[in-house]
Amino acid sequence: MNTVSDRLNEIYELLVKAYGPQHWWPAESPLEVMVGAVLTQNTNWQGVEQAIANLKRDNLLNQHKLKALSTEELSRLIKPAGYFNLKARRLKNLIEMVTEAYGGDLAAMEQMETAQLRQELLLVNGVGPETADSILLYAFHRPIFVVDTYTYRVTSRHGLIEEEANYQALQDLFMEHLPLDVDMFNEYHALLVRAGKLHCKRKARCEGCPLEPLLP
DNA sequence: GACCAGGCACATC
DNA sequence: GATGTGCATGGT
Repeated sequence: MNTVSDRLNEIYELLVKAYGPQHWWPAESPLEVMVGAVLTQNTNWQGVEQAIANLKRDNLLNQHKLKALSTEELSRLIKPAGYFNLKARRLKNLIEMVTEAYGGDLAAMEQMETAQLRQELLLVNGVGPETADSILLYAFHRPIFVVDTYTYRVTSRHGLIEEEANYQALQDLFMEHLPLDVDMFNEYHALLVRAGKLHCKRKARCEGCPLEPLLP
């Protein structure tokens, strides 16, 4: 057990054994994934659930309804997710792209090549690499590894990356040393979030983490 | 009451 | 290019 691939696989196996399947993304449609991806930026998922519940309750969780909705009204509905003024604008920007470029047709979006779709998502103001990649993996089922703060904490504490590694370097670590498998990437990212939430807080030590035996 | 949360854009140096 | 800051609610 010493190649990077071996270590990444070992981490994955330990997390699966400890936590089992995570059933991500918790959403009923690609659009719901997109909305959730924006809403969850630097925010606890519980607030996002509330915000999405509000949209569903008013039957607004589709691209045409959201496009017609005013930014003010949208921000009122997503309030529990925090940063509501900012996120209302970001959601409008994303919906704008979906309706402008694809006439609101998500099936048409699904036809796009992954690299091109990623570029297009990144051009939306408010969609950065993690949000774009979450959409690619969880809404469009592309074999893209999603990097987040927990990915960074776990891999750096385990000596797999430099302290100053950027998003691309982290993504490459996983995508160059693991098979490009949608289902595995789905679980792996979700498991890292789970382990991170429980054991890898900014100041917390690693006691009780299933990965503790692997620490350098 | 402090700390934290499944980022991102923008200002300033 | 690097570093700092605003955005905000809600749970622990």
